[in-house]
Amino acid sequence: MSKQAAVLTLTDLNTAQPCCPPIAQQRIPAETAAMLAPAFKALGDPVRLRLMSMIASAPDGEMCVCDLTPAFQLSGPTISHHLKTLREAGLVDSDRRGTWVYYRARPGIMRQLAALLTIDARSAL
Amino acid sequence: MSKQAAVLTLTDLNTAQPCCPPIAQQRIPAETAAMLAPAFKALGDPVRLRLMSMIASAPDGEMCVCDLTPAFQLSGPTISHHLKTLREAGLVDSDRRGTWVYYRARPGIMRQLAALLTIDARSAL
DNA sequence: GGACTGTCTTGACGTCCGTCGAATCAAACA
DNA sequence: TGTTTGATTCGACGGACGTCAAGACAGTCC
Repeated sequence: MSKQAAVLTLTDLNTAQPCCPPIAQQRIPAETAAMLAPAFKALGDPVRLRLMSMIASAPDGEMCVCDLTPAFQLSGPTISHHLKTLREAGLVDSDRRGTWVYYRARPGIMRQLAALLTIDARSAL
Repeated sequence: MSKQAAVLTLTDLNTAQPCCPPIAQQRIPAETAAMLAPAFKALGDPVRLRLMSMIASAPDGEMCVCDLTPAFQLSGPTISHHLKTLREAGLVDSDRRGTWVYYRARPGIMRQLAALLTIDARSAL
């Protein structure tokens, strides 16, 4: 299926402007849902959520795999697999420098997701 | 259920105050990650994301399953299954009134998740 | 070049997930 | 009471996911 108007991927969304109105404000179209769901899915695993938090909260904005791995009781390949998932979901970027590989967050994407979940103040609790 | 330091579930989080600082501000503890990941996981399916959006954006705050189902090319049981997943993730509440079952969003939870993904303005793009 | 260290890929295994049809439950109505 | 309509549960199937051990690859240092 060659699709012109090609399917947008999350990687295209690392911008400052929100791509879409909050889901509580207007029904999300099927195509948009298909584009955004993988990002939430990637965050839907405790290990990846912690990885994402460690990377995003790193003082200098990036973290070495060698510092990430020891924080979990999991094998190296497993951590690497989770990082790949986060990368393919567009949530992080990786960057090899010498022996080590560094990961950094893509704040634009996180902002997109946060904006999507935003709710008006008027809807009480 | 008597909750000593019991494992918190998302259902306990439908409050106005954020439960935790943004993940980009401070490392999320393993227990917190385990508590929050299921909510992201539930949003990690295109069908459920659309269901959530339809429910959350409904003018009167709730939607009948009978109006939800025809919007998808999926069987009734499948939609019911997805709604159950959203319910168990603490994202929606259901409520039977006569013949029909209505679902409504739990805005407190959505706010928690949005707050979690918030990023400082200073982190450029 | 050769050995070593750190990371990723591959292949495999068991489990979980999305989907459906059939059966069941709940409420309304004849 | 029996029937009808709406929603959920059950059982099953194929595919995707999380994990690991083993191997491959990239850089560094001797």
